[in-house]
Amino acid sequence: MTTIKDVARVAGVSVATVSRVCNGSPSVKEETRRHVGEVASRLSYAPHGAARSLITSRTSTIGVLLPDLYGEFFSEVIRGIDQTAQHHGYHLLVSSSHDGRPAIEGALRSMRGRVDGLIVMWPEMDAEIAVRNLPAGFPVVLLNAPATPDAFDVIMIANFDGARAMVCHLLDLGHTRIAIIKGAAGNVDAAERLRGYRVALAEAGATASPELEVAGDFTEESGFRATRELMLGEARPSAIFAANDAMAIGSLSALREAGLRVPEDVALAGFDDIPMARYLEPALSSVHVDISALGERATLRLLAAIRDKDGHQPRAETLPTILVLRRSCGAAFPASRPTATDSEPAISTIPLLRGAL
Amino acid sequence: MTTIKDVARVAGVSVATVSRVCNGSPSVKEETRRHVGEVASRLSYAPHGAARSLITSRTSTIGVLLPDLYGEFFSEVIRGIDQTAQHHGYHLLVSSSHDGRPAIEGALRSMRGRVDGLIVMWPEMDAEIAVRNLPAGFPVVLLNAPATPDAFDVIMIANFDGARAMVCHLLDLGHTRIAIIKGAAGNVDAAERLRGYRVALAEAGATASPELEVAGDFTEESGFRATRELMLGEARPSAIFAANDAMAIGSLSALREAGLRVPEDVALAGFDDIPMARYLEPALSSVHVDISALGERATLRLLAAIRDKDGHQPRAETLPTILVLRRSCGAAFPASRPTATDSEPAISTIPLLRGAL
DNA sequence: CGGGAAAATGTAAACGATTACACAGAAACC
DNA sequence: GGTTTCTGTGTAATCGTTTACATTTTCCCG
Repeated sequence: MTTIKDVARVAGVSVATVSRVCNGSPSVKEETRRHVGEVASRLSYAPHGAARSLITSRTSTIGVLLPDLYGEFFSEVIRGIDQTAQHHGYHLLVSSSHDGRPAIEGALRSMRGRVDGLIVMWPEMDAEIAVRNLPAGFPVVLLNAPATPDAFDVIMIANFDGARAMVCHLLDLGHTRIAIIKGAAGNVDAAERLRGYRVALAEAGATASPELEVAGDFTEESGFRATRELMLGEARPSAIFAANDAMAIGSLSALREAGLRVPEDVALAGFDDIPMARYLEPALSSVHVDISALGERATLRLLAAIRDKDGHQPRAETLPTILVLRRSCGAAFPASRPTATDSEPAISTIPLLRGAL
Repeated sequence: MTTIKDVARVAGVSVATVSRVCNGSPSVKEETRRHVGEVASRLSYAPHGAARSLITSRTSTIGVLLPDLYGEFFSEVIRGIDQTAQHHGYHLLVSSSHDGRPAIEGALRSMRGRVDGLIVMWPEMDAEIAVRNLPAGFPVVLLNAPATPDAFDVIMIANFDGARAMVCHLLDLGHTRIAIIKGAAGNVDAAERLRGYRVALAEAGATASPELEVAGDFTEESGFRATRELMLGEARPSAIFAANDAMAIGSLSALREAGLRVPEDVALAGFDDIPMARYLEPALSSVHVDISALGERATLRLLAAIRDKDGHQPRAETLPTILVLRRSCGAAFPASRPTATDSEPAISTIPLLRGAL
């Protein structure tokens, strides 16, 4: 492995000059620059990242801490982060699948000296504590984290608004018995979506009854089980709102198995609007979240914090959601069929989209 | 940011002792160990990664170079890699979306000194050249790369076998005019799948006719366009084999738009068996690839190479595929309906699965 | 109590880069 | 021609660790 010394020796100059050439310092004679450059590429020299960042104390890398990498949600977040980071000359150091605080803290400390900043996604309620004892002033952006009294930058999804809008829509369609399949316990997104559901009901004068709120954990299978449970209950709901699409998919299977038609017998709606939603039969109504935009926003915010380490003011941003109505909720419009041209719904300020998406 | 010196000063010992405590060296008095450990955690000290890897020349990080992060395929690969790496105490440094050789080479050199080894996925035919001028002996595993005369470790998918098996199956069903929607030009996977298609036809005594081989680029939209083109031609195919599932989805839309029923009027099959395939209407027959296993294998291979830097013998591995028959290809079996219990098809040596998956 | 072995700790040289500062030679000025 | 000013280049300190080696402390035994 060739080092800067090798290049210096072969080129017959000092290491300082080689360094200057590599970093495009203006105070190098054109002739020297050419010569050194030649030698460097002949020896296929590449500066040693660790050595460089040790002295410059910049790594051009941002760390990403995720609960998991499974499913379309996380991969989309990563994509959004990566694209933005890439574009600004940053790498991504990814770390996922940690269970519990000690694991998170371990991951956090192992990133010391390897990253310039962190994007942490940890929707568990107690995650923020782990982040607290990071060195003060270390750039961090939280994703979907519990409300943090402006100590950190936070990017959130409009979980509450989205859920409320969807339930309102179901109410408008005339449903009175609307069930919810809840998300994982202790998860912020889940809690907010539940709150949206309850408020929507309350606003309509309906009272939330406990037997209409069944537990789930964001997995397809939990949606399946929850729906079975609901259907065994005495007062069947006429509509089901699943706290995410994966559970809605499970729910759909359970409904089919029970011989119930969607939306004629039971209306169904999800949350997230993963790409698969449009391809289900019937196409799934959902609350669209521009997930990769979530990653992008977080990255931009983090880069800003890295650049302006002192003057940076933490703030909370909320990413709006869009109600996407398809057949499964029973809204009155012709059966939608996916076409190859509508690759992805456009993000806009329009809060409601119907049909072909 | 506290350094090892701070800890040493506060604890009243030398930096060497602190270092020994941190790395669990046996030659430290129990009392000292406790005391230093206490101070360290009180000051919330974490070793500086760059400094450490500069001297130890190990980074506990593996670099991953991908063409893109979009779609279920890549996110699954990453997941497979991450889980395995995580499990062995390694981090992931991800870099994607580079166009052309200069960009790849830039990405490669920028990883010098940051990673212990590389997993490179670059199905373009000329990618291997870029990897060639890495420092000799640097651990690299190639994913889906063009055949490399055992200079590198390579993990491949059984593209040829899978495609041939699928086309054979279509032939068995009685189809004589089978079209293929080809993958991106210059892509190894695409080339191999095409070869499998041609060989299957040849073996059946059928001659491949050029108008049945239409261009595509692995995107949903290209599948849509390609199918339109096919249906406008004079001799319509009775079956379409798309070189990946995304294109099959596009194809399905085009067929619907043309008022053709699948599989009654036209049989359809894809490749990859992405999760969405089972949820299409009709469920899509496909060639299943255990994508995350691909990542896992690559990682294990890389870790082996890292451990045994000198003795390591490069080798090529091929990951088998499984034929998954669902409704879209018209095989005779009852209409499948996804249930919540078959979350993912089990990998087995059984080369053919029918039905409910 | 002295001395040698063993155990525990300290000292200092790496690792590979960047960069403030010193310094040499050339050009510019009076 | 001698000082001054530039322009390039070299010297050496520095970043935060690890670790070979030197040194000190502890312990045991005669």
